[in-house]
Amino acid sequence: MGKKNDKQEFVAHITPRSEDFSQWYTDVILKTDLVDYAPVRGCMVIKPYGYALWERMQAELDKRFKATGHQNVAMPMLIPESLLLKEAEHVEGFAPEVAWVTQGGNEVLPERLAIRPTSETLFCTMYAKWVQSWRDLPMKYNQWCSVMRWEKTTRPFLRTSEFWWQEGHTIHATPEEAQEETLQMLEVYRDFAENVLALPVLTGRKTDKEKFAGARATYSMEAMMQDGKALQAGTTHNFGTNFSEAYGIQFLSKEGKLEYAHETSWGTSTRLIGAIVMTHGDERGLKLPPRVAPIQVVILPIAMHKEGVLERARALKAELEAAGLRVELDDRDTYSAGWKFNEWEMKGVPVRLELGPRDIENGVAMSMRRDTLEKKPLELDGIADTVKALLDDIHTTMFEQARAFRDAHIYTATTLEELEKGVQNGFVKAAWCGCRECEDKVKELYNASTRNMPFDQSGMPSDKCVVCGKPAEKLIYFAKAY
RNA sequence: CGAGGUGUAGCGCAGUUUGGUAGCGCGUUUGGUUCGGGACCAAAAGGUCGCAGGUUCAAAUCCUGUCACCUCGACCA
Repeated sequence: MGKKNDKQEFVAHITPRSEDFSQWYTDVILKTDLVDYAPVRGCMVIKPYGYALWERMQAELDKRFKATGHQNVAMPMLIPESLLLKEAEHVEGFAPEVAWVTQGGNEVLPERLAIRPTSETLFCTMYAKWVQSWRDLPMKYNQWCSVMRWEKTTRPFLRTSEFWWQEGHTIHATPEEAQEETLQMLEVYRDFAENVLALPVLTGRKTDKEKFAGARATYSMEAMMQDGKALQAGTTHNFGTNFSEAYGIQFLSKEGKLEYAHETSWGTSTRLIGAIVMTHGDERGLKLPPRVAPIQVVILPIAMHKEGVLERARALKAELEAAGLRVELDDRDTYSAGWKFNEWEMKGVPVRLELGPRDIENGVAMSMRRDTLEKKPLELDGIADTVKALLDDIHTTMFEQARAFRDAHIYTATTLEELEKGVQNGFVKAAWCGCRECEDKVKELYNASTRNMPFDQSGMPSDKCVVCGKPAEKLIYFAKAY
């Protein structure tokens, strides 16, 4: 009693989202134990709760990669400088952010080694060795690893010097097949983002200015954070024969002709964890999508010193686990029920089940869903199925809520003034002439960039470019981006 | 990397202007009472004041450098 201020203090440790979005984000990821800062410039330590989330994401993605015919491999972390230099555009793009190893033991190395910022150069070198004939194609490999980019400004998950990701690299006999692969993997990413992470994304093609260094075409999925800024959540690239020409990946075709292979690559990273936080989180903290939440259901025994409560709670846990759910039984007696409620809400567990003597007597458990905070008693009889359905509903509700937010923050602009206003709060959908100068101008004036050009180009708001007024070529999204 | 701000116990902060024995709340530990929305009582532990130099009889406080975080730019998944 008389501790009202203390009660508020715990929640107040998270800066209100409405007050300072950046600080809210930092508070949430630190206080929910997803991550900590490392004693290395710009690097993060992913803690058990955060890593469990990443493992769930990996499992879901990996399953989809395998289902589309890809195999995992492991490449070295170091790239000899001479190898990195072979594709000019690629080097130019990555050179400013490469970290170098110059010494081994006590000896200075004759050739310095780059710590991989991405592994196109290694994959291409190996593909050149492995591919001889059209019968060897396609080769569709992926690796899970970390890469290092010496970034100027870093933020946990969104941009760190070292980050964990997957990079798929494939080579194909024909341009059609490479293009099909590029679009297929973008679709795999979209499906994963929307149906697993509950993140609505806009897919489309990047402009030449924004495409990957060395790519002929880059496609992306773009998500909107709750401050209206865009987060590039995944990219796929079609390199054509750019890299195979530089690295000599040639094969004998069916017709006996020596041809260059067509290459693609695609990647998603731990940045997606940041996207989950910034898309779904609220004033209480995290809100984790049920399909990747490390803990889907937390059981809180109430008055657990009373006879039979803990036993019944354990049986409930076993029953739910047997049904394939990820369950935590919080039987810590050091904290009050109310304290635990708040902690698990902050950590974003989708469903809480309270089980006390009264519930047991009535044959129910009191449920609370994190997305809407709605409480409802659930019959213990057949509860596993009920909870599964509830988790599915939470997923759908979270996705719909995020999509409604996004759609409400997409503005159509036909003038620069409208564009300026729009990118303060969200994305701007506009007609664009296709020239680099107009992109640069928007960047310079409003610090916003082009995100991508949707595949469905219908519904152009104007036949004139929003920037220069010349005839419009493309429907495109502009936004400030992370 | 440029401009501005912050850094004192695990967390949140006071103390810095005007140099003079390191403080508060929460948390933690131990014992007890509690337990359906952030419990209570009692006792205890915990800090080379981000780090490195310097000035001084004396530095959390003044000076220089450096690191990290936040905001705004330039660069990027």
